[in-house]
Amino acid sequence: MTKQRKVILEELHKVTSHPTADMVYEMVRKRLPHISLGTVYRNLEDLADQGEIRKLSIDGTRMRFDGNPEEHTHIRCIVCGRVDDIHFAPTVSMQDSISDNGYKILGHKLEFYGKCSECRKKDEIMKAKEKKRKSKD
Amino acid sequence: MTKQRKVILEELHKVTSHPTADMVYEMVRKRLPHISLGTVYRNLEDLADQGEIRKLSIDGTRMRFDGNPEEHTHIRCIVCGRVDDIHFAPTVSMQDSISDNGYKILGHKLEFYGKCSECRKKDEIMKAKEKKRKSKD
DNA sequence: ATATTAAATAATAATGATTACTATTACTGA
DNA sequence: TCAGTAATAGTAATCATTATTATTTAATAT
Repeated sequence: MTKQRKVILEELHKVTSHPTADMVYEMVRKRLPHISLGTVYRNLEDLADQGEIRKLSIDGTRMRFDGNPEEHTHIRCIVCGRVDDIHFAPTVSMQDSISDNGYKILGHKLEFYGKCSECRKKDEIMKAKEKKRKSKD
Repeated sequence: MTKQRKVILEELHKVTSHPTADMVYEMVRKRLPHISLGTVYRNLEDLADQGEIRKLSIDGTRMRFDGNPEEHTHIRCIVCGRVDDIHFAPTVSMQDSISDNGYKILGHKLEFYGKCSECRKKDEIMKAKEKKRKSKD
């Protein structure tokens, strides 16, 4: 556990925003200005391998990281891309309900998507403006 | 609907392997040897926007594409990376069970992971070899 | 304390997936 | 036929990630 790794883990524990590697780099750089991006990547990888954090592949081309290694569910805004944790208790064990397909099932990833309250608010504002504009014609 | 787009869609409908853009390119190239990779990317994007196909972000850094646009569940092998469709019927509407978080929920992505039968078979073979080797000592 | 070894780092280069750009080609309607 | 539009092929640029390498740090033995 080097100084760098320690700070990376600490910073990741501070937030619930599921940052990308680059975001983690910026966060950590405030405390360790000389840390290199490669070090951030390597430590995030190692921490994920050890089960201390989680790697999430939810927005396509870039990885996101979650300081909470517990299996839990995410919700992503399709407009702004933010990712939040949600509490979701499956009524039956989902994994038990799919057995006879040859796979040995080890876990699952569940992600809901929709519009977050902020983006919905912005939609309202846009609609109001639109209405105003039209009434002027 | 250009010739290129038509062939891309047809080839994607032929398989259940959830190919990457590059794999689609190779598949399509057999029929249209002069198609460019950029055209494949653009059409996959457009087809996904129109809801004809689905973009999947399940293996981290690269996108995969699914000729079946219906909401359904995937299972991925953590060893070889293959992705299969599975039939999964949630007992209650999962989306209804998470409401009061400010999000307007539009859908979900569910992915199970585990080991596919082929990789498990390989494991067995490896174990058998290991045993044999040890008994020789 | 000092030398020795291994591991981790910073800085940089290389890779791989995706996107952007541009000249050319194919289509469409007058 | 011809002008105008849209899509394409080919290529360059970008962005995220991984690999490389010399240097630094930490740990261990002398």
